[in-house]
Amino acid sequence: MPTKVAPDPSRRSETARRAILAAALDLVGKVGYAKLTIEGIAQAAGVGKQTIYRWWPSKGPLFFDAFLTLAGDGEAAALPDTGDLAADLKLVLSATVDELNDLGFDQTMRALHTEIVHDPNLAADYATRLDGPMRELKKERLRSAQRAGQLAEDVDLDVAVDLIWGPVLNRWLHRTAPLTSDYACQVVDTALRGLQPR
Amino acid sequence: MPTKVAPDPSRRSETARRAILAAALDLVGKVGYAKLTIEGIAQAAGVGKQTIYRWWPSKGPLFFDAFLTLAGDGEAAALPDTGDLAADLKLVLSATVDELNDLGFDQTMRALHTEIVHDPNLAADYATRLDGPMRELKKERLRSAQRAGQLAEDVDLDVAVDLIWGPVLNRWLHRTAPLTSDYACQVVDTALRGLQPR
Amino acid sequence: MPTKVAPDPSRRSETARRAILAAALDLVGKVGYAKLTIEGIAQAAGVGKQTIYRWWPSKGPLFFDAFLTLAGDGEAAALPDTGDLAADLKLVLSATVDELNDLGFDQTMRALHTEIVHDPNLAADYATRLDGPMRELKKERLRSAQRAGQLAEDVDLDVAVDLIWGPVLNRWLHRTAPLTSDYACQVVDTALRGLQPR
Amino acid sequence: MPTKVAPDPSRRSETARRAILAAALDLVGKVGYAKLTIEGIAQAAGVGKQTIYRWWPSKGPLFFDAFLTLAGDGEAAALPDTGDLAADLKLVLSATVDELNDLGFDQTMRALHTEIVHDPNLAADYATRLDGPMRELKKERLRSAQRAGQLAEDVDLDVAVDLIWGPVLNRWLHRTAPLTSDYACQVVDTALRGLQPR
DNA sequence: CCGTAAACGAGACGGTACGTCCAGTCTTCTC
DNA sequence: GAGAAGACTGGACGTACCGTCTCGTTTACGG
Repeated sequence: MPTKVAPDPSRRSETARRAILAAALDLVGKVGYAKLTIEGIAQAAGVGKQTIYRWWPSKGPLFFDAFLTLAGDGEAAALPDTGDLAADLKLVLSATVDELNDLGFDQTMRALHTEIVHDPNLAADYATRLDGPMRELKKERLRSAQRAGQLAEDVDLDVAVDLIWGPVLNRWLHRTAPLTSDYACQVVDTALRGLQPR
Repeated sequence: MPTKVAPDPSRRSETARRAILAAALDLVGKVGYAKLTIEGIAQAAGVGKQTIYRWWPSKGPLFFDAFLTLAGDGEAAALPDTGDLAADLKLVLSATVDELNDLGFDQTMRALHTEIVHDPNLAADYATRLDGPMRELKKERLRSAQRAGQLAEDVDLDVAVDLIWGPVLNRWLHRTAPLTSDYACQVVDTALRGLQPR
Repeated sequence: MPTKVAPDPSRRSETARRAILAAALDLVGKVGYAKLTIEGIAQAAGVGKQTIYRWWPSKGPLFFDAFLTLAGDGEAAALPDTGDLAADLKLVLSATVDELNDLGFDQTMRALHTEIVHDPNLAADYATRLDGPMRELKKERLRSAQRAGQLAEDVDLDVAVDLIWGPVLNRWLHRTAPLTSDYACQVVDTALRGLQPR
Repeated sequence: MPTKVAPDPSRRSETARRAILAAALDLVGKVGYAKLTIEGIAQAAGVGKQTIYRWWPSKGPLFFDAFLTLAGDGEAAALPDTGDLAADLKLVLSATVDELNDLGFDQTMRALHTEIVHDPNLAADYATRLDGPMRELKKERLRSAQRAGQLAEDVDLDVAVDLIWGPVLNRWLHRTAPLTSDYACQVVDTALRGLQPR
């Protein structure tokens, strides 16, 4: 006996859907995630609140959806492969650092991160839709490096990816110290070379 | 012309302070951080709301304070140093993994993490009061390893710490995959050896 | 340039119409007039909301229509005429009192009354379709009494009707005191005899 | 185990209370009772909605309270007593007719009436606070008439009051016909003389 | 030892947003 | 083309907390 009947997606208004997602993303940039409200989104999108509640359970998944739909599409660019693994990684990681230092992007990404951290469902969704594909590209570049003899054969590529990108993400999140390209390069070098003496 | 006079800390009721901090920490475990409210804390602590607002600006710093005061005391234990760096790191990191897999601790830590991520002031406070001392202990162990010839002399110890602890924290936060001791050990081995072939 | 074209009554579905009226009357008895909603009626009648809005402007007239159509038909019974005016009036008025004391009927009648009070159009409709015919029957009985010499020749029959039925209606509406047959009889006696000493 | 604790009336803000009552009465005159909303009242009174809900359960009792408090005070004037009962009653009833024909007052009174009709608690309250005292004044005038030999000794005064005022109220409510002073006079004459021939 | 000033508990206040319900309109698909 | 179904904008509902603001009531210090 379901109390709440699921709405029929085939009748869904695409206009309203896009207006809502766009308004959500727009407002996060303007007022920040903490002050983002369903009411505000509805108003900005010219939509009744019920239309939001009909399709999303709450602010988190809505924002998440907005991000993935509007910001996440067409992310399929492969990592550069010049033959020099260290240089390529430094380039990519520096670009990431620059993005994260952009104030608008920073705010949006922190909001996204928080939702992921608190909602396992969103985390799974994120893993499938964004992190998974990105990680595959990263691993592809590392596999290429293995073929070129620049990466040990027996390294677990997931661990390798974590080793390179993890520290940067953490420094960004916790603001332990300023997040710079230099730091990114240091991480790459250290990860590649290892901590032990050689 | 200050409209708001600062309260006199010397007259502060220690009873009320501890009751508030205890109630805050207790409630986070019970209802989760999202449903933690000042009103709820006040009621649970048997305290007027004003008494909370007099001493803390908002929920975040209050919870942060509660965590540091009640959970963070007596953290001063040095890392084990058996002479085998890899083994010691694996031991410590596995213990961390176990803690993070504890449901109550997990929830509290995620709340703490979120506050840090969103409030630079708290991030600074956290760096000073918790992360700083811990990091110093970690670096101390690494310095010892350098003296023992188990760690390259020219490695930046901050980067080293990030390389070892960062991946574990990230996997915990994003739930990319189950967080296990095995993973922790893999990270330690890979970080020490480096990604390049030797 | 009328935006809204009137629907063609000849194509109207009699099935839907009756289902709607029946559902409306049924629901009033179940949930009360205040909680009666167009949406609820549509659902109970197995009818689209638009079908209701096509034929009725709002809840009030719809309910009014429902009442007149389903409860008001066949009201054409003349008042008893045994030759004893007082006895006949007491009989009729006591019956009315009993009806009004019936809980279901009471609720429905109060709803009807409220609509009439607030909407002059409905009041006119009511006067034409229900109150008018009823009043005519009452006056007919009074005219008969005049012919029998039981009622003064120069009495305005409308005023007479008001004098007899008005007090009962008011006591019912305002619940000044319990509505009983005794009261009805007292009203009849007093109205017939007059307030002045004789 | 009461879920909802009663608020402490001694801490109640008299300012807010009066602002709310005034706003309610004011808005009824402006937008009508049907479009009177708690939200509107709160806004007009410069008050939080909770402050309304803290002290009144819903729109009905609030409006009722507003009417009694602001319009009902100082109603203690006795009915005129010139010695001529019929004349005095006609005067009073004509004044009532005039009031009821005033558009603003009409709307407010209909709203009040509806609330009384639908809520027995309000009916009781009304009987105690407004109708009771008024009725007592009316009966006092009638008693005086009895002493003067203008009213039969054995007439039930409550019934007498109903006989005189009831018809006017009904005609006003149902708009059976225009409500005029003439009608009021007719009612008085007929009630006094009685319907029977003399 | 007592007056007094600050912190305290309690909780009412003006607000904001919540999530729900329903009004009345619009759209789509069926009979 | 009327009707069923139901998604849409809009707006009020009643609730939960926010952060501010009195209230009396302790509490502890200085005269």
